[in-house]
Amino acid sequence: MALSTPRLRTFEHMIRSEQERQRIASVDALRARGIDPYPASAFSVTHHSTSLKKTFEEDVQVTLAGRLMSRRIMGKASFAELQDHEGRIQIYLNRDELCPGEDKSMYNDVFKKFLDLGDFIGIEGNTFRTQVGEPSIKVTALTVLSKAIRPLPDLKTDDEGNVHGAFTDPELRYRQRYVDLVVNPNVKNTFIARSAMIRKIRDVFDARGWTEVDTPVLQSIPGGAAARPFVTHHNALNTSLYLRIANELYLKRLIVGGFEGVYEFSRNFRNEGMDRTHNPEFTVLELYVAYKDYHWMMETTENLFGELAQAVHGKMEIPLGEHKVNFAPPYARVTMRDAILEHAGVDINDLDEAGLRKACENQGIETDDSMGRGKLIDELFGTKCEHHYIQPTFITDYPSDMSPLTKAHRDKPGYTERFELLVNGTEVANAYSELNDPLEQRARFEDQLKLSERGDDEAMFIDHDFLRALEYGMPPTSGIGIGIDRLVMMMTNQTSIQEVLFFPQMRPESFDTAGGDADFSALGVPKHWEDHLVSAGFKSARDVLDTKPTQVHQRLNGYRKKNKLDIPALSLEEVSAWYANAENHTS
RNA sequence: GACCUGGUAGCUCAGCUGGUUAGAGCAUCUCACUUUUAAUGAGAGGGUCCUGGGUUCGAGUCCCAGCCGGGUCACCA
Repeated sequence: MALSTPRLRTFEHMIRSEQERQRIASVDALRARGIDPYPASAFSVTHHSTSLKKTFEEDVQVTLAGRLMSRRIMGKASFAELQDHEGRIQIYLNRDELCPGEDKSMYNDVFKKFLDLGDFIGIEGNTFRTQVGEPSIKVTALTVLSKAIRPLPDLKTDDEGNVHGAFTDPELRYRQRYVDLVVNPNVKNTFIARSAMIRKIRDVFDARGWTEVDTPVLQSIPGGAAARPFVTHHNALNTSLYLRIANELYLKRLIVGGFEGVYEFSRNFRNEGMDRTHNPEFTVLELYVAYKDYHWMMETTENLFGELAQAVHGKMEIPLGEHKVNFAPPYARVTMRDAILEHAGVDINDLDEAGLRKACENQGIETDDSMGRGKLIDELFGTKCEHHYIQPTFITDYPSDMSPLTKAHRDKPGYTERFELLVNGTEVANAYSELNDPLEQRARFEDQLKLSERGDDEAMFIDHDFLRALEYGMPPTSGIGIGIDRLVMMMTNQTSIQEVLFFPQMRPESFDTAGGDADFSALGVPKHWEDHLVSAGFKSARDVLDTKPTQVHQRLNGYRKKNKLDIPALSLEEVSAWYANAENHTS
């Protein structure tokens, strides 16, 4: 329930399809018979569909609730399917068993006429098997729980498992995810897997004594990553705030404060392009553990991913597109230098910035003056190497100027203790031995500032409070960020991020609510005609006045006849009077 | 942001070089039918062909602009 209720608007004038009008008429018909189409009382169930079918025994009394999803009516008996959160089960309705007395209206009218596919019903009955052996429930009592006035996309699955009339349009599926979830059962499974993965991560981390924390989403300095932020404004402080692009710097502050293991499922926001691997808001799991280094973090990560694959699939090797990916640890560890040497034939150790720029150009990579050494290496790796790593692989030891928050490598000057985990050619995790030398961190931020002055609009901001925190001392720490959405994609064999987010970002939909504001009072249109004017295509008084009276007259009476409206026909005089009324009204 | 591609009934989709009243399957409505399962048989209704301009005797179809998707690329995770 929302805390504040927006101004109520009525949409009585909304244009309805024929099927919607029929369903609304059924709502009224139910009420006329004393049946509340939206009853208030709870309905308790004893069973759910799939689990009941799994342990099926005949002649058990059961109560279930769900949506009516298909109906096969054969005179005095019908088969139907009830869908609950587990799946579907067949129900059998026999007129004389549902209505043992004289009154057969529960079957003849309520079930056959006033119920529609998509309605929520509750049933009570006994289990049995049909002649063909289908586990079914013979219904002895039927309760209307909620009437649907919009028809669901109807789809049917035949014996071979082919789906007919599938609801496949991505736009409709993402905008109306509720419909997608009702009619496409696999969609639900993806999100159940997502939930299972997140639960598993919590279990594993909590068992190790790490603390789940919450840190600010609204930040005055968007730190911890290189990305363009969303900006918003706080009225009371009269200051700009940014939606976080990362939570890294806050989690490190908590390590400074004495926590030895903290993690957060961080919803991050980046004001950048959208495509099938990018949504403006996305979830990163960040974990920071004190007294650890990146070698330890690699082991922790491969063990976690193995457990996740096990939790979701019950095995380590899972299908992903045209490949099979094996999440069983240990994973290959390849240094960035070796990766580039292997796939681009260039030894980055031998090259300075100018040499790298030349190497990039030789490989057909466009460069510009704003790109420093780190950026050039990143380009080289991104275009030449990344896509080769299908099986989980740790790419280690990144050059220091592309890793401003990472500790310098213990024995390779110019490199840092950092790794990214690649799966299926895509980065899913990024981890460091965290830089805890406050003076070096300050120097690295200043280097970023120089990059920014060269025109790199992704260079990081300097967060002075974070530097102050480091100056109080941070223990050696290893941290990791895992892209949860991408991880879910990989674990559920999905190729687009929109498939693992319930409500991916879409351009706002515009609703034609002109009818909701229609006001024909100035014309003196009779109340019982107002809705029909809108349905007949007149969305405002202006629409009427812009049309000739004779035409309005004919269109409305035509509409009345077509829809068999139980109201008197309009005379031309009546309609002409509306124009005169409008004139008097304005003058 | 660039390029390619699409928008026709509640859903999935046909609709040719522009030409009578825009079609199909499922869904809906009416009738028949007591163990069906993509139930079946007979009949009926249902459309702002995304929006707005233009060309034309005539536009779902051609042209222009716009709106909303999808794909590829750029940027990024």
